[in-house]
Amino acid sequence: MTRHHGRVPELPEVESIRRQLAPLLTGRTIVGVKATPQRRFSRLDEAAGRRISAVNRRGKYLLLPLVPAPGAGDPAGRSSPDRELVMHLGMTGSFRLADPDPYVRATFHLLADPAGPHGGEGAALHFRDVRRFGRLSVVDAGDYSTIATLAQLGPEPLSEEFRPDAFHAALAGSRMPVKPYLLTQRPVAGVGNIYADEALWRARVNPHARRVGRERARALWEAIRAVLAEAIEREGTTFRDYAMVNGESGRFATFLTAYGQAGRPCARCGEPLVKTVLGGRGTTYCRVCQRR
DNA sequence: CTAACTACCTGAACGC
DNA sequence: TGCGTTCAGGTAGTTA
Repeated sequence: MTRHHGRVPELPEVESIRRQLAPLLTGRTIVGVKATPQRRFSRLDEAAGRRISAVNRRGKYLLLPLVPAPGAGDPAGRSSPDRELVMHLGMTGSFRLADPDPYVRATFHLLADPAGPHGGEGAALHFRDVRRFGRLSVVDAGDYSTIATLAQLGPEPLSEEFRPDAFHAALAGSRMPVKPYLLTQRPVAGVGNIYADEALWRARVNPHARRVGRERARALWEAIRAVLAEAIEREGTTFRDYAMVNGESGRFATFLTAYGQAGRPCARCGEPLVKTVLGGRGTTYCRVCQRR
């Protein structure tokens, strides 16, 4: 599976993972789950005996609808999902199909796939997570009431549901500084610390701003869409062609203009970017371009 | 209800 | 070299 160069998975990374997992998991039946006891795992046993009917994404969450598999007393099986596997990668979560190591926290054993490339050989999906911030939950299909952030998740940034006027209204209705508010996932889904800094820089919005006017909100709306779309595109394309320098790809280093660039000159005005702590999170921005 | 604060978790980086 | 301390950060739970 994809390595993430030490980056925390945000929407583009999760979408990249979704695209890799979808052809591997869709239609496969989970026969068993083995997981280390963790407070962020719940009801995983209910995934057993169910078939993955899709691999979807909302924000940074992966959503796998689960359909009861035909059993002894249920020969026909049902076609609609009655459960859903909700997965969040946290800080360090990733998936792999082979080579489990001590950091694998959960393994989903899959029924042999007769149509698969290995002629029906059984397989397993391993969830690896060094820091254990990831979350794996089986819920009643469509019922996210136990996952507050998902239940209140804002619109998908690259969908038609994400509208500049509603986004402006959301920003106007919050008394929080704009960056921490973005990180709540409520005004828009999937923006984390990295792309928040990037989008705010692009839109010239100060991360501390508690009031964002219509024009600036519109610019931020556009910047969020642009930076996420560009990141998704890069995840899916030139990945392997870049020389790896100290664990990061060259494309990654050149792509980001704010995050991780503290002390380096702003690409627009040359002023050294500053790093502060806002809402408990490292925040890099330009004091000149991103005036209050 | 909103917003602010803290806990969770562990390897890496840093200081002496 | 080795050990102790600090940092990173998404989310959830608690408190005001």
